[in-house]
Amino acid sequence: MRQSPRRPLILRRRKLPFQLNEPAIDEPDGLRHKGASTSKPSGGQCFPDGIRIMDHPTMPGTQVVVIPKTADLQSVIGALTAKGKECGSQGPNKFILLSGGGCIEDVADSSCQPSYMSGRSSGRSSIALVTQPEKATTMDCLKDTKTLTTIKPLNRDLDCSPLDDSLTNIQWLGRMNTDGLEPDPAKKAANKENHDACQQILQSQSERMEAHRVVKDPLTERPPYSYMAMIQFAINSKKSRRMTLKEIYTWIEDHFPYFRKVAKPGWKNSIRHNLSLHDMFIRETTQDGKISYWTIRPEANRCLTLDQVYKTESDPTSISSRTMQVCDQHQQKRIAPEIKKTSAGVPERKMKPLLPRADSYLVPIQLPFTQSLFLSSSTRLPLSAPQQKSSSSGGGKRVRIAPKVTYSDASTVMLYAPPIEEMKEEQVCVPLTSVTPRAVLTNTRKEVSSSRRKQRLVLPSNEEPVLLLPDSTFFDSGLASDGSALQDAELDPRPEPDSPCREFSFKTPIKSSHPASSTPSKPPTVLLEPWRVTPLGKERGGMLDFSPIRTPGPSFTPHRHDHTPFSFSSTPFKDLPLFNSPRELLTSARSTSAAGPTGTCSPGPERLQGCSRELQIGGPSTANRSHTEGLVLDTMNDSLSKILVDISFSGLEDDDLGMGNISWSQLIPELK
Amino acid sequence: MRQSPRRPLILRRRKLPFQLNEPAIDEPDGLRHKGASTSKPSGGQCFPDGIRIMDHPTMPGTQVVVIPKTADLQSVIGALTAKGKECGSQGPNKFILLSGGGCIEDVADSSCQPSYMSGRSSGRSSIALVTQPEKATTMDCLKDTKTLTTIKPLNRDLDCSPLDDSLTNIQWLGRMNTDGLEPDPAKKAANKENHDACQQILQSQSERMEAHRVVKDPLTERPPYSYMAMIQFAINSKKSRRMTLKEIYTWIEDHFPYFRKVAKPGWKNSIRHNLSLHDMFIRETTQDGKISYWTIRPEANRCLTLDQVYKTESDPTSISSRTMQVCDQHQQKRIAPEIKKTSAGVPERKMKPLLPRADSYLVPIQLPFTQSLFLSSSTRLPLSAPQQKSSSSGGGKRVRIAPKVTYSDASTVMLYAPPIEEMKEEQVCVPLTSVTPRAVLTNTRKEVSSSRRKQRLVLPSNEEPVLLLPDSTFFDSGLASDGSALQDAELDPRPEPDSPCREFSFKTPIKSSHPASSTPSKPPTVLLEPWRVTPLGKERGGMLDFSPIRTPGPSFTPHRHDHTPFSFSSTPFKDLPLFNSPRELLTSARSTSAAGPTGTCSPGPERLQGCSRELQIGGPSTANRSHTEGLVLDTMNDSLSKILVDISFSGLEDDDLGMGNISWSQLIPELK
DNA sequence: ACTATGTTTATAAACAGCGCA
DNA sequence: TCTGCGCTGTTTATAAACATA
Ligand SMILES: [Mg+2]
Ligand SMILES: [Mg+2]
Repeated sequence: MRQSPRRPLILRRRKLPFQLNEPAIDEPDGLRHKGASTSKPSGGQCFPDGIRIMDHPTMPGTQVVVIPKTADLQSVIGALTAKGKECGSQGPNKFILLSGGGCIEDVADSSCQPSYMSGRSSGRSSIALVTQPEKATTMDCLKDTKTLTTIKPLNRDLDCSPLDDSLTNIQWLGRMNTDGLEPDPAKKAANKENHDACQQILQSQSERMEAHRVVKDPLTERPPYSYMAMIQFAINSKKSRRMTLKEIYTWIEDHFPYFRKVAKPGWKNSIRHNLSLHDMFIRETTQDGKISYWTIRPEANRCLTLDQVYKTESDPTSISSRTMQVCDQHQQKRIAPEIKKTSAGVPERKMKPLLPRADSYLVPIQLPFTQSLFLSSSTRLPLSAPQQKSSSSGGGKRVRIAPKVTYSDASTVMLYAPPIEEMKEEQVCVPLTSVTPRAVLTNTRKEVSSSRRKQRLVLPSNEEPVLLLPDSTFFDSGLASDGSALQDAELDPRPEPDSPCREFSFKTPIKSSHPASSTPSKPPTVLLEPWRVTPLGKERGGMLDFSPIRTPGPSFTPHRHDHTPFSFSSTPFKDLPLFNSPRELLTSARSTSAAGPTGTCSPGPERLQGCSRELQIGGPSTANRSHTEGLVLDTMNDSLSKILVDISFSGLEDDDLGMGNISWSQLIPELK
Repeated sequence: MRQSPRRPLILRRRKLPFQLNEPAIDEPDGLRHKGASTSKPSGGQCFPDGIRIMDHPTMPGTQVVVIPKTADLQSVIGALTAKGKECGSQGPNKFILLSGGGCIEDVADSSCQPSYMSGRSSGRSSIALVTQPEKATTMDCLKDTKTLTTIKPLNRDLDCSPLDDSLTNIQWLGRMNTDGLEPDPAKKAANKENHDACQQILQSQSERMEAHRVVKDPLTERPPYSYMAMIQFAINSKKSRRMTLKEIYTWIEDHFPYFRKVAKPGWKNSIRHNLSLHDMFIRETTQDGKISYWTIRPEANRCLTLDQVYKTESDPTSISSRTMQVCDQHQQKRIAPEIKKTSAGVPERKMKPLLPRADSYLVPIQLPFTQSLFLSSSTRLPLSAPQQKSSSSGGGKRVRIAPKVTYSDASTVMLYAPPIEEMKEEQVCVPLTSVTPRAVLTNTRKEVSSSRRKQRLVLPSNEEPVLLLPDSTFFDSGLASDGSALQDAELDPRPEPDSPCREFSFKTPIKSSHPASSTPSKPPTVLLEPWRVTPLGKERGGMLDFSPIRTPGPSFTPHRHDHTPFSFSSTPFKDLPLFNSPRELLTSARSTSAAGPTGTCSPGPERLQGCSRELQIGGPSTANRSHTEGLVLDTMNDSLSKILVDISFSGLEDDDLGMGNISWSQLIPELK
């Protein structure tokens, strides 16, 4: 059982209803964004179904679309189409969709657009789906919910308004000073790490001494990042964007002393396992075959760097802006020197845990500019069915509104601050892709089938195609930070409280030849060992770590398995011989040089290895995990890279995580 | 640690050199195939580099290409091209590539062709890569190696010659009667299963009594199949090819009593995990969203059924031939009744463990018919770079020669007999895809980088593009079967030899409310539990179970991340805007109706849900695990379904598995 | 409040291949 | 030269933590 969860996880993933009525208790400090917060009845145009579209208060060319939960997809599409026509074809236009209910916090996602739009944004518009993350400090809810205060896109330095970036700093170490809400802090504090060699006893003892309320030993505490994230950090720290296994080991050890000092040797096995398991990690071999480099599949590369989540006390702002540049067209060349600087040192102190999932999504869609629903013909469909996995860890697929988006949102990389005290909550801004309104409609219908058993009431079939805005499935925000609650004290990796090495029959003893072997091996000798004492160590809880949002990745298998009209939840597109992924579109467009209006996808060879911004548009993602969403969604890439959200939330304390068992419906009565 | 390995695994995966010089000791009984065995200097045309192409002795329209290991890729391509021209465009032509060295055992893979060729094979040719599996009965080798005797494609009833199917029967239960070769049988025999509730103590006790040398209790013994395989068995047992989770549970419990009687409740968690993890399993929801059915991605569906690996004592032959039909064009309708019959009962006795990997591959390629290397233009490339994962579990990618093949080889589904005594060895015949010789060349070059550090010596770059025939990386056969050697005695799942329930703090005790919860949960109460006693149970060894060959699956992500000419081992195709997968071709062809010469891909909607034979051709696969092979290979589908090989080997005993530690080079000196 | 179903991450392991000592 | 061993890669199995209905 692996020491219970090494799994960084936690930071509850929740589905947020698209429309929040905003309990309104939100933290005051985080609201210093450019107005528009908590006030939906502001100006703007009104469209059928109560949909209102207004200019974003601060971002030029950006409109905020407030959608009542009673509005249906057609109304939304109609409003967007009308607005799109109004705006005309001059330049891209961005729409941020907000659920009608609560306060429209802020968007600040305009920065995402330039990146993915870069080079070819003309004629397209993007839509951001924004929901407010819920944050409750106490167990019983509706009050105490924290609201989103700021969205801070990673590439804000590009065109985003100067949002404060210092607010988002999170003390990774200082997280656990509030464990009052924890059900049983003592239990969780027990054996956390799974070191077996007893080598870290001394450390763990000392750590345990200062475990509760004290900032754990920063150097020996397990980082709140998953292996996948750390590998990305490592690889992206190199200009060349590739690393050998050994280099990855070393980088991680250098930046997270935990692995050098505390972790069992098996952590290297886990690194290798992650490299193999996730298709976002690709091994490339030199021509002579002597060296294997691990790279990140460009379409999936979010350009995550430790800089983005880890800040020095002294310079909270410098890092995030710096790394953002990495995702630019010519990222490697420019940022290389700076990155070097950062990666060299040992982690000073602060690390932002990545959140498992975001609550808002950027859903770039392509407006027709001519007619609202033109793409009925199966051929020549520009960006028809590109789909996006969007959703990260946890439940259903995140963004149901957009068809599979090949276009990865490297530009939208953001940091997500965990809902810990002194942390600001954040929202994820995931650019889905450019699709025509039609495509949005169609895919949305498919999305309906995504969450586990969600859309059962979606109506016969005609109504299904609606955007499903009011539906819970469609609008999961995922950011309800109530989860990992009570995590403070248990962080100390103190291994064996009492029986340090007594029964460590696991790794060290076995195969005594090399106890430090990174590949665990069974002790060949033991025959009648005691059954297996479950680790029981309640080591979790303390760290709200993240599960990076998975990138849409290139959609891959269209999954058009059979051409039966549609058996179950298959969307109309499923059976059409249309492009199911932007990738296909892009490919065919090139090969046939007649792909249609979507020639905007940058075939630019300029991007070498870094985060592919443009490429993401065209890259099909491999559906790995969740084909189940419906046939359209099957193209989800399993190892899609995660998105770092850099949205800030204010007023969140470490303690407010304790809301434990609050049901989602409690927080949002409208959900019922 | 999980009770050590529940993992069925084993049945060593080995790399077989493409060119075997044939130790020549092979079993006599298995050689009743149509000549051509062990004699390469037979007739046929001669091409440069010693390449010879001759008609297949029995299969019309099929040629055998004998390639000396000294031949390079260009020569092979040239010869194939010349031959292709000679054959002209009239009808498909199939080439079976054999390494020049050893005996050309037999091919018998013609049956694979009709299936994937079905409906639209005109104008295309296929190439089969065949290597001989090595089988050694004793630890020290060169002698005692068993040779392939028969290849029995699943759909042999279609056009394959009447190969015997009774030879491949394997006594799952009777496997462990020979444990003499095992290094330490006693150790391995220990706690195998990870049941925690102590509920199975009685059983385990009784089992342990008869554990060694005795056929374990067939009803409580863990089946030699992975969860993934069992799920496939279950789903494919239904006409509709879909099943709810509950039905899957029930099916497995009904057919493998182990899970009902012995396994811990966590096995259901594993089932769910596998369903989610592998993208071959797709969840489809009814329109009302009330019911979720799990289906198998048609492109990846090998139509594995328990019938294929499990035979009744009384009727060893009936089953395999029966299930083969399932993969036919109209499989569901036809076979449904028969399958019902089989699935109804409890497993009588015999189960064939599936082998981890196959040793021969069918590599369908498309011949130009006009010029040898025409596809220099990036546009209009018909079946350019489709690639195939081919290789299954274990080391490097299997087929390095063929580009990603979308076309899944449902037709090539075969049963693989494990190298146990009384078992016949088998070869896997995996149809890779249809590609032009050019494509073969290009992708092959990429293949070079596939195995871990293999092709280092492949020469600068021009020589690289060679087929790499003589290289070890390229020719892994995987069937060595020496591995799991010594597995007999430890099969008994006897759990806790001495401390039965004493310290079972794992599952049952924790969360006492529902000890049978399928999702393991940490005991929230334990704080300072003993570290964690490693299960230590040496439960493995006994079962040579299988790892089904993974289907090439539809290649998905072209992975053309950047357009840099080619940094490392990227093949030329990587950078071309060509279709990287047949799927894309197929899609584009339809949508644009101008995809080029490859319009042959069957868009046939006739296939409903069963194993998709035609569809496989066009389906892109998701690259999951082994992108590392090179950029071309990145499209490997991770959860590609496995291929069952039904090739029979004769003269193999259960005991011959004991060859334990024989190094591959020992068996095949030429490898060095 | 609990269960069933789904999704992810962490660990341990078993192996395969390769390269080096 | 042979060989064992360690490193690198690939897969499967389990346990868990969560999310959702
Ligand atoms: Mg990988
Ligand atoms: Mg799945």
